[in-house]
Amino acid sequence: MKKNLTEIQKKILDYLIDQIKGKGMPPTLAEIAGHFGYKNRATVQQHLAAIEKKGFIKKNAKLSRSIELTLDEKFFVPKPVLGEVAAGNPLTIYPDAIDTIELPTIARMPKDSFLLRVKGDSLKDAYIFSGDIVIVNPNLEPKNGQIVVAILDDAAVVKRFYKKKNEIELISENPEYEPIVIDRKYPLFKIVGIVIGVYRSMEKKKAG
Amino acid sequence: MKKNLTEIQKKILDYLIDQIKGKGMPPTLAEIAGHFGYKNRATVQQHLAAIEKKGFIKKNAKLSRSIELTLDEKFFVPKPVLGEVAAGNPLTIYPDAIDTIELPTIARMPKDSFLLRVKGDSLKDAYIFSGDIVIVNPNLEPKNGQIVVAILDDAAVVKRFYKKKNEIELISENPEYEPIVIDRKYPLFKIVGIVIGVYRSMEKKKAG
DNA sequence: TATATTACCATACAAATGTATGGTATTTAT
DNA sequence: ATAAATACCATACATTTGTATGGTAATATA
Repeated sequence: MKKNLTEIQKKILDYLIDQIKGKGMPPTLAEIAGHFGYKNRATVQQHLAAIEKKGFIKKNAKLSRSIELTLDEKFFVPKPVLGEVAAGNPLTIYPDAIDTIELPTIARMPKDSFLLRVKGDSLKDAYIFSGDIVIVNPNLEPKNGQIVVAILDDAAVVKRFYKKKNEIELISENPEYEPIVIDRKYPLFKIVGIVIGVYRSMEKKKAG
Repeated sequence: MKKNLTEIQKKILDYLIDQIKGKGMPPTLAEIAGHFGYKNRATVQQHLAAIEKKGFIKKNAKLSRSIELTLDEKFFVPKPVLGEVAAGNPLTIYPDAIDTIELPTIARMPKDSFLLRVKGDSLKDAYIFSGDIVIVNPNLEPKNGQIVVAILDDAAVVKRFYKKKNEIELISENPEYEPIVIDRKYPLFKIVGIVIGVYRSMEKKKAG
């Protein structure tokens, strides 16, 4: 029964998603009104009623901030934001050359650690699969053999890390991908963080 | 400066984490009071002040539901691992916790769910490997194709579940292991719970 | 013993919050 | 042309919410 949202309703829903996923909680009517420059909450109230009627959110009467998303993907923001800088996020990821990962949209993990959702199969031999969520800590020094997230020439990769005398080698677990060798002084290379954990939810559909 | 929480404070923090991660937003003082049976909000108010003073949360004054987790290391919460479960050969579950792991707070731990460490490789084709931690929810009805933990003849197994007319079939993803077929009325068979998530820490050595 | 911490209770209050109602103007469908 | 939906405004009001203050009792700490 989901009708189409109007442009404004879409913007409000986007804002709701952004707040819920980014800030961790839904906004109040007053906060929404403030964000969009409305002079009173009744306007927001009516927009939310319209959005709810169209089936995109659900409101629990009388409770503050009681806006629930009825979207399928509760964990990840559905809109593709690849190539954009997520607000407050230390990581810029570009759409090309990402054989491995997708922009972290859950995260805003406390202090520095963040999450990436893995896309693609280049890590399958490391037992990390498309759809898995990897937990990345940017405050650790990479050791040989660890799996790191790195930015190389404006692209993000997830590879196993090996430090040599003058170079750094990034190795895919999947032999289909060639190892990448980078001079240690190459300016367009930067370690973003180290993968310290993998999490996979089985509650929704699961891959293969 | 982080002191230790008291038992009650710990329970409240757990509840906060549960609500924030599970429900998507922090509870109000009234909701917390309701959950713990307090007759007024001031009690909660004081507990939260204590928890904040000890550095585990942060409150933004005057805003509703403005409880933020500060958890650097609470990004991970210690949870007990209740036993080992063999995916291949049946193996007994230990009565007491055998270990404690740092589970990321993104991992959903619904009420009453618990953790088991997987041993053996019969689930490797389901992308679950020896050493992985599985999150088990005992309060769900198993559906066909889901991975369940079950007790069969006093031993525990992790298998994919299929309900047939008169039998239940437990299938290993790994073809080396034969499917197990059980009569629905067989008394020594019991579903323990459904695997809703998998977590793997990469901080230690990893299994090849 | 004196003092701080913990763990509750009760009451009070301003501000925040959700909701209800009524209004105007524009656009879109019938 | 008429009705319905959209997009705002204003005002009013009962609750909810966070906070402040004061009190009691048990326990831990100095």
